[in-house]
Amino acid sequence: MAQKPSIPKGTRDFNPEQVAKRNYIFSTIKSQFETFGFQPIETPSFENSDTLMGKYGEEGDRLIFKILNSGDYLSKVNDDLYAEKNSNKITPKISEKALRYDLTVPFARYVVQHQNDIEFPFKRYQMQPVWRADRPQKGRFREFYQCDADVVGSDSLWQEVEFVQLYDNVFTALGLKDTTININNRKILSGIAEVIGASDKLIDFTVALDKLDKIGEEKVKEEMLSKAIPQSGIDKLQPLFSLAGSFDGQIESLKDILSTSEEGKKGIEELEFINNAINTLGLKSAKLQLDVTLARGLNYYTGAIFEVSAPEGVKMGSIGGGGRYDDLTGIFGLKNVSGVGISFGLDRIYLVIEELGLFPETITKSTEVLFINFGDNEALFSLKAIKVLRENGVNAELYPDKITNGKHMKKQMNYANKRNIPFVVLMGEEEMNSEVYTLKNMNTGDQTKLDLTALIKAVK
RNA sequence: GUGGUUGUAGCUCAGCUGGUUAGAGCGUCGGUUUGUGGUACCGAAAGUCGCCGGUUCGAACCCGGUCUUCCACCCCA
Repeated sequence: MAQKPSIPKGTRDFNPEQVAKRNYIFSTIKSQFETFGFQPIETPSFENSDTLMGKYGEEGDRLIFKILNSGDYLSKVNDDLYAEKNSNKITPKISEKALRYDLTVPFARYVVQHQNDIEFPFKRYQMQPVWRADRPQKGRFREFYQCDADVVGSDSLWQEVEFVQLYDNVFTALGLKDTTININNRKILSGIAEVIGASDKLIDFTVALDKLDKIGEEKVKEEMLSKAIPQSGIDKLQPLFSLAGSFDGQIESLKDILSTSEEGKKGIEELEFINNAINTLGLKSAKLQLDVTLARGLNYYTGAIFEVSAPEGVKMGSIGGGGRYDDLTGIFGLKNVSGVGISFGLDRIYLVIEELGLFPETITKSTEVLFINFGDNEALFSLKAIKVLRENGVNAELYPDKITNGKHMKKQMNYANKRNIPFVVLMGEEEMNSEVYTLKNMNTGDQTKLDLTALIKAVK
């Protein structure tokens, strides 16, 4: 055999069974999106580099796949720049396009570009692959699908409430019980930073706080100290570390801590609004939990922050996330348009459902009836019956190669067996002459001779 | 981007401190069975030991590089 072919790091092939399972997740999410009134759009796989660069922070820029210009791109780089060997400076000269890194920024671009044709508030959903030059791990790929739903052009908190319900509906429909929807608010994080005198170090502060679950209270304090957050401020955080329990209980503690911060108080108000509404409306199977350490996507979120973690016992990063961004389109020149949205990580959801064994068995439906091919005369006769079966909505097929010298019957039966085809029809010379079909049930091994009408009935 | 880990037949994996022709199970193909699959028995095919280079009389095994896998950071879905 020649050199075995391979695919790039972090990419995957999907076999028929995997595609069926993925489609099951896609269609479940899609139908929930549509139930909530979202409309689909699609955007190109790649965008102009300046649309994407700088939107995800320094870290994000590093992870964007850049596409080389066509033609003799190096000849257009001037000698001084080339001699400098600085990748960051040369990259913009030789690459003017890049693969989409998420669906939110291209959506913002779409909204700005088509603002005159869009009826606001605009509720769109989008399910497309995105690419990141990340180092792969479990549940972490370089090509993966995001399923996003966003609303732009409304700053109503009812949207946040609806998104919590949407999360709940999707995960309930997928059979993932007891997921936890963690919620926080950027204004609360800003408020806390303000109270402890670290407003200018908001990012360092939240990044450290976010690690509380992982590295513990002491390490978090150490990290904050090392980022030049004053000890006096860290001391004020003490009540925060002991925040636990109910949503309402945490809110009460936060009211104490944030009593001097206008922004913080606004954040508390928003959280209370959402929580009260959800309490009244109820959730099917998910749980809404306040998590003050939740600090994701700080580059553009301004209000609510969502993250859905995998069910207890499954080792997996978040399977969904989202939040409110007051001015996402501002970077493309359209001011004062508020947006809020959530995202589902299809590939991770797949892994979780697989690990928990929650895929329904019925989703990999394929051929229901296989006709054994005895020879050309019989094949033609069989195809007439197959045509009628198909018209009646039965998935039927003829084994393409005929039996020669009486051999290969076994091969055809085996084929049906391996593909889990439940019925086989034997249509040989004998049957053809008497116009009956021998139907074999592959599970029981029973055989019956039937006419076409009875055959259709039997396999339906 | 940092540190570690992994790669042997289609698949899952053995292979001792370097020593003849690299093994097993499953799968595949053929036969027992020329109109009957799953079970059983018999037999066969299938490997550049990820790739490139080095050390050695001799390398799947040791060394370097590279790609890939998984993991911890970073970050994230």
